[in-house]
Amino acid sequence: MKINDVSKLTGLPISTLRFYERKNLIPDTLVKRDVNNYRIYSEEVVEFLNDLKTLLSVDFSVEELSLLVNQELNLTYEVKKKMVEQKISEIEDVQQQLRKSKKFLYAIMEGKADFQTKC
Amino acid sequence: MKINDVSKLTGLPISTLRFYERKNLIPDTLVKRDVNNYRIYSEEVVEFLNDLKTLLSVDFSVEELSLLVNQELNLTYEVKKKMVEQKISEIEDVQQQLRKSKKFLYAIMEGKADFQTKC
DNA sequence: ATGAACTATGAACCTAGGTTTATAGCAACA
DNA sequence: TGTTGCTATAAACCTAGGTTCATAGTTCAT
Repeated sequence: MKINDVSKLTGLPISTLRFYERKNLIPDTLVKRDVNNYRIYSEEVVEFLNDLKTLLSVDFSVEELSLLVNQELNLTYEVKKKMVEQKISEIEDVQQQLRKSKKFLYAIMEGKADFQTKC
Repeated sequence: MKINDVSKLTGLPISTLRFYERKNLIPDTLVKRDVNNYRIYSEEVVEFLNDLKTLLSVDFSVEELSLLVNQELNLTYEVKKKMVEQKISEIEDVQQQLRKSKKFLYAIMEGKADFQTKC
């Protein structure tokens, strides 16, 4: 698969695919180079990028995720596990915030919050 | 109350308070000027800013929120309500993403996901 | 009444996460 | 064989959300 195919299958712009690679977000096992230097992606990259998208969209930063993905850093499973646990707890904080926000927004709509009157 | 008091009570840096004001995030009713041109905040601003923090932390952008807050725009209640409804539905999308991410992260930790093997 | 601490403003600066541009090497098809 | 299209890289650019800096006026404590 060439970069344009991957872009179409994942919905990620070509520029973003190159950017992610530069940031070490894409394991070497998933992208090689052809003789003409074109990127050749394995089929699995699509699922991988979809997982990546989910994680990046709400919680992980590019840098954090690259720590998990980049093999050259040689982080142990224990270290990675700690990172993941940490991240799960961060996600739970965000979920808490979201519940608060929703409650607040509902209250605004029902005219129960005084946000309206202040605005 | 002066800016330093508000900063301490909300945890927001002074620079951020001035920044939010510049972005029309703080209604005129909550902050006036003294004869020396110092900002004088009403007590209610603390609760207001805490609500703001919650909303900004996870879903609203500064610009979106200023649309809701800025009175000079004179948006009708109907329009604001639409925005809030829209935002609630966006929050629900994010909640969905978060649930997906958490599931994925748990799977990684239990060695069930092949994210590990790819990394 | 003077030095330290607080406040004000505008402008420059910063980071993350990309996107755009300039330039050049392959490819595919009539 | 040329022209249209895909790919490559490095570097410049962009936006959001702040933060820092330079400069200047105010206030408080001693």
